[in-house]
Amino acid sequence: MLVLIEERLPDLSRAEQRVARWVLEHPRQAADATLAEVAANVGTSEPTVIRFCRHVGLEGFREFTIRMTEALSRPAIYVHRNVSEDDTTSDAVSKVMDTSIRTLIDIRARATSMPFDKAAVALSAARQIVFGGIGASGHVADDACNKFFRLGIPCVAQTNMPGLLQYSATLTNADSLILISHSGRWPELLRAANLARGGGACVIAVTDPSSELAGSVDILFPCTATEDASVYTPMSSRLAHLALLDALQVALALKLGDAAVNQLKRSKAALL
Amino acid sequence: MLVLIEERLPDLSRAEQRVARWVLEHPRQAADATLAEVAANVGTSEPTVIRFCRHVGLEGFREFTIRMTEALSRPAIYVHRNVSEDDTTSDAVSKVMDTSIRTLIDIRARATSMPFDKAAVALSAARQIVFGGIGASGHVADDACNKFFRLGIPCVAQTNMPGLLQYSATLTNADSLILISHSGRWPELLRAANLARGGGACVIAVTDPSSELAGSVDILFPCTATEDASVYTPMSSRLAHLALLDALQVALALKLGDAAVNQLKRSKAALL
DNA sequence: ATATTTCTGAAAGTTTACTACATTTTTACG
DNA sequence: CGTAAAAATGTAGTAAACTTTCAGAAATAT
Repeated sequence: MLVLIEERLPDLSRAEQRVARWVLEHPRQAADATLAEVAANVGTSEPTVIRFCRHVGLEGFREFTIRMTEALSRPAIYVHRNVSEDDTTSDAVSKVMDTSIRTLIDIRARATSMPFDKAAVALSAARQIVFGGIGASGHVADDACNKFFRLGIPCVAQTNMPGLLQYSATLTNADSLILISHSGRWPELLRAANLARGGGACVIAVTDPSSELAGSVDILFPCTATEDASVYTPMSSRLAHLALLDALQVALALKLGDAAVNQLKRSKAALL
Repeated sequence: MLVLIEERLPDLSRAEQRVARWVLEHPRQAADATLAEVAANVGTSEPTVIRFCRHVGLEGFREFTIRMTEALSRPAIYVHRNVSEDDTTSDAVSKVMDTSIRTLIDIRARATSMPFDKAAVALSAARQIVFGGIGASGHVADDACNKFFRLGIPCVAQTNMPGLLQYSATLTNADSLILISHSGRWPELLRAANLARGGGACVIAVTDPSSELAGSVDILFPCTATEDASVYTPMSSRLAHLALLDALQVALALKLGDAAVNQLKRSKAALL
C-alpha cells in the first residue's frame, strides 16, 4: 500500500502530493485518523484528501483507512526483489517465487473491494460467457473458459483479434464478455468492449484501472500492471489474473447453487 | 480479536451473543460492513451492535472495524480452508485466494531442493524445447512455450494427445521435452516420455513424485497433487506449475547470459 | 495577454456512527 | 401466580464523518 502510494506520487497534483508525503511520513497516524484530521494535519481541504485516495486507486477515504491498517499489521515478508545477472540459480528462483507470492498477497488484499458479487449476479444470468485475451492473457482466457464451462454455462474463449472482434459483435444483452489484459492498452480490446456493449452485453474486464479499457466496461476488476523493470521479471500478473478468475468461478458456483454443484460433479466424474 | 470475542461470549446478553456469533462466522464480511449492515444481517438494532462492541472492550463500532481488519490481515491466515455452500462471496473469495497463496508458499519452500540448475544446463544446450500437457496442464504448457521462446530457443507446445506422441517420437538427443501433469497418471504421457527418451532426448517432468511418470524421466520437479476435497476447490496446482516454470525460465536466462538478455529485449521491443 | 484546462476549497448533501429515551422482556420477591 | 424493579432491546433523533457539487483560483497552453 505504502509502496503503491510512492509509485503514484509523481502522477499526483501538488496538494495531493503533500497528502501523500504526510501519509508516508506518518503511516500509523494516518491509519486511524479521520478525514478531517488528515486534512487539518496536511493543511488542505477534505475533498483534496479524497481525490488523493481516488488517484491511488481506492474507492474513497473509508477504503484508505482499511488498506492502511491492513498494510501496517502485516510484516513485509515475500518482498519483491529484482533478479540480477550475478544471482545464483537458487537465489533467482527464490526471488521469482517471492515476487509471485507478493503479487497474490497484494491481489488478495485488494480482492475484498472488488465487485465479485456484482459480477456473479451478471454471469449467473448469462446465456453464454465469452473470454477474450491476447498473447499471455490469451492463455488466461483459455484457462478460465476451461474452468467456467464446468458450471454448465456455454463458454467460449477468443484469443486472436479478428475472432474476438467478430464474436463480440454478435453478442446480445443476454451475454457476458470477460476481457483480460495486463495493461489494457490494446485499442482493439477497447473496440471489442464497445462492440459488445453496443449489442447490450455485460462487459467485465480484468485490467489496469488507469487504462482506457477500464473506463469502458460495466464491471471492472482492477489489477495494477507493474512495470517490468528487469528483463528477468516474469509476468506475474498472469498469476494474479488466474487467481482472480478462480475466485470468480467459485463465487459464481456459489451463486448458482445446487445446479452448478451437480454440473461440477458430473464434469469431474467424466475423467474417472 | 476473534479469540477475544469468543472469550467474552458468555458474558454477553442474548442479542449481543447473536452479533458475536455472526461476526465469528463471517469475519471478512464483518470487517468491511457498516453498522447498519451488521445490524441488518444479525437481525437486530444498531445500538445493540454498538453495545456489543463496548462489551468486548472497544471504544465503538469504528474501532471494531479497525481491529477486525487488523486481525484478518495477519499472516497466519493464509491457511487452506474449504469453501462451503453458505459462505458469502467475500469469504469464499478470500478462501480461494488463501489456498492459492498457501500453494505458492509451499512450492517456494520446496523449490530450494529442486533441480533447477541441472535443468537449466540441459535446456541451455537444447536445439529445441517441447512442452507437453493435457487439459488444464495444456494451458500451462502453452504459457510456458510462450515464455521460453523469448530466450531465442525454438519452442513448441503440444497439448493434444496424438500430436504430443508423434512429436515426442521425432525428438533426438539434442532436444528437451518438458511434460506437465497434475497427477501424472495419464498412461499416454508416460508413453510420450518413453518415446522421447528412446530417441535420446532429455525429459523433464513437473508432476506428482509418486506417479509412474515421475519415475520415468531424467529430471523431476516434484509437485504433490493435493486431492480436491470440495467441488469448489479450484486447481491451484496450475498456479504452482506456472510459478515453477517462470522460475525455470529465469534460471535458464541467467545460464544463457547476454545472448538471452538480448533476445528478451528484442521480443519486448517488438510490442512497442 | 488571453483562453483553456486543471486544481482547489467552501458549502451543501449523504451516509454512518452514536445517544436518549420509551418499550418490552426478564428476573426477583411478596 | 402477580406485581414491581431491573435489565435488555429497539425507535427515533442527533452529531459527526464522508462525499459531491460548484465556483473561483492557479497553472498551462495558445
